[in-house]
Amino acid sequence: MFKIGDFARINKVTIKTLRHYDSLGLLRPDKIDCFTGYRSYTADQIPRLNRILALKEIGFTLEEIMGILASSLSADELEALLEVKRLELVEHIKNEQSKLERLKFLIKLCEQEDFVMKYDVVIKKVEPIKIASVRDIIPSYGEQGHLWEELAEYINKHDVKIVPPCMVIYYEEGYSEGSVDAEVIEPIVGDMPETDRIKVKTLPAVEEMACLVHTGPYTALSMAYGAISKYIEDNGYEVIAPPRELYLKGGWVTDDPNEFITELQFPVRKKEK
Amino acid sequence: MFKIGDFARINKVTIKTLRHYDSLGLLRPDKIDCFTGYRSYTADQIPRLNRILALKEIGFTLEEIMGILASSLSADELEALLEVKRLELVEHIKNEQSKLERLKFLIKLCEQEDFVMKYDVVIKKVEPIKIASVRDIIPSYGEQGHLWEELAEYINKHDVKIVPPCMVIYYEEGYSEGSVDAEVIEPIVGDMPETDRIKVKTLPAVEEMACLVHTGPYTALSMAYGAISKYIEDNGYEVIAPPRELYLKGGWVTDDPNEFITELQFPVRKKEK
DNA sequence: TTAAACCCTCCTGCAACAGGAGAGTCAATA
DNA sequence: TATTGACTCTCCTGTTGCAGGAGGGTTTAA
Repeated sequence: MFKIGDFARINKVTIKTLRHYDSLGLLRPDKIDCFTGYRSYTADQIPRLNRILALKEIGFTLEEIMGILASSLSADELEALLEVKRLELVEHIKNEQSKLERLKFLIKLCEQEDFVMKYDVVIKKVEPIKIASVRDIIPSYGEQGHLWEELAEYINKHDVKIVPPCMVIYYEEGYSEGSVDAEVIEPIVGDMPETDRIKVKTLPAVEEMACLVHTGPYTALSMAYGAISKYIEDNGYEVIAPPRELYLKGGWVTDDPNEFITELQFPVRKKEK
Repeated sequence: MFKIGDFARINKVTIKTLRHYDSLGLLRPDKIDCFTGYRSYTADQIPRLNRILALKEIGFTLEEIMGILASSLSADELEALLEVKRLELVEHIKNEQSKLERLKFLIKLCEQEDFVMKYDVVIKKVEPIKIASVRDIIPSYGEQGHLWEELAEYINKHDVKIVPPCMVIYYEEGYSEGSVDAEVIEPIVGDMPETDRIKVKTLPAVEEMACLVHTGPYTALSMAYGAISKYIEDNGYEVIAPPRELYLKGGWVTDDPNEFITELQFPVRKKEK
């Protein structure tokens, strides 16, 4: 017969913990004095407590442990549970390790002389988006004006609503000196027919999208591209689809190109090993 | 000007998150309509939000992020913060990996034909313990009775209290066929003089103690020793001090050796690599 | 008898939101 | 013009495994 303090001491847990387990029904004291409310434990309860602690160390929640201890399950069932936990844990460790890589990446950036914390790359999940678009080869990045006009004009003739932000997908691999294969895009709500030039479709979801927001004129976008490419490479990702440029704040709101805000999005995935 | 829903959509966060950041003062909306309470955000706030998300992905808490964003600190200060985070994260990953090893160990156990979930090894931290003890070479494990008597008799003559559980430390490496170097120990409260035979001292704290509770007669302890040794080896630990046997329930409470409860404790540490 | 050391039952707090109740707002339609 | 349906608002609670503390009773030794 141990008082709670003694039982806590010999098992190296806190009194709070024992009371908590009692309240959950996970480990009931052998007896409770009905006048004083004092709990008393026996040595025979030590194995159960140790089993609880062992399972907790492995990563089970108290609720799961209750289940495991309540239903005396077979070795196979137990093994299945453990396997599930193992997969969870492996997944979790992977995440933590990629965190670590990002962290190291940032530290390396800090060590450069001319460091300004200017670009923050974030991995996000992107949902499918319904869009209208026109794709064409244009002579240079700058000359997309007519595509936007063509698209806007067509959309205006139909009964659909544009939902910002508008964007462009560049189908070139890397930077192109000459002509560019670009698709200018407006997300829409509603339905309308397609034409030879104007397509209506849904951009598929992207599980992992490396995103970077650039503030400033489009002429300075190359730095942003450099930053995001470096990030992708250094953190063990690879690009799996053409990148998008999202125009969050552009010439239609402000005249000062220094206030333009543009987001670069690269669909990526972790490289094997 | 975005309504909260639009701002959430283009940044791929939830409305709840934005409201939460607002309430923390981490990201205040550009304006709040004082009649309706509607929040409205501008594109200029996107970079800040992205910085928040980037820092969060790395593992900073929102509170830390507030600090970082509030005080525009130098590259050096920032790097120091990142370094601290890095160390935390490395530590955390180590822990998770040893969890994983324990888990794999258990799964391996499950796969054995004759599996019974009988032994649970737990790593605990043990505080320093003040003790009185007598150490001697005894002819075999069983013959420690006279040492206990000698110790008890001496303690009785003095004004100290015994605090269970009593224990033995075996100084042999591995199992010994012949004579055994053993120290029988009673934890005490109070002070008393030493003699040639009886020592009074404090067992040092042990940061990592592999503990296993055995129920049953002492003759079956060898199985417990086997189990804990296997655990220690398979999980990449090494023994760094002689093991202890703690007698939690013994002949003084019950006559049935099947009810004896004994805890084995091995001071261990993680092997390098 | 009294102080120290235990023990009890609440209640709150942590981290970063998610879920939902109950109610007001907005824009487009019938 | 009234009415949907889609948004938005402010609370309040719940999550996980206890820790910390308030306020009050119990035991035990001096």
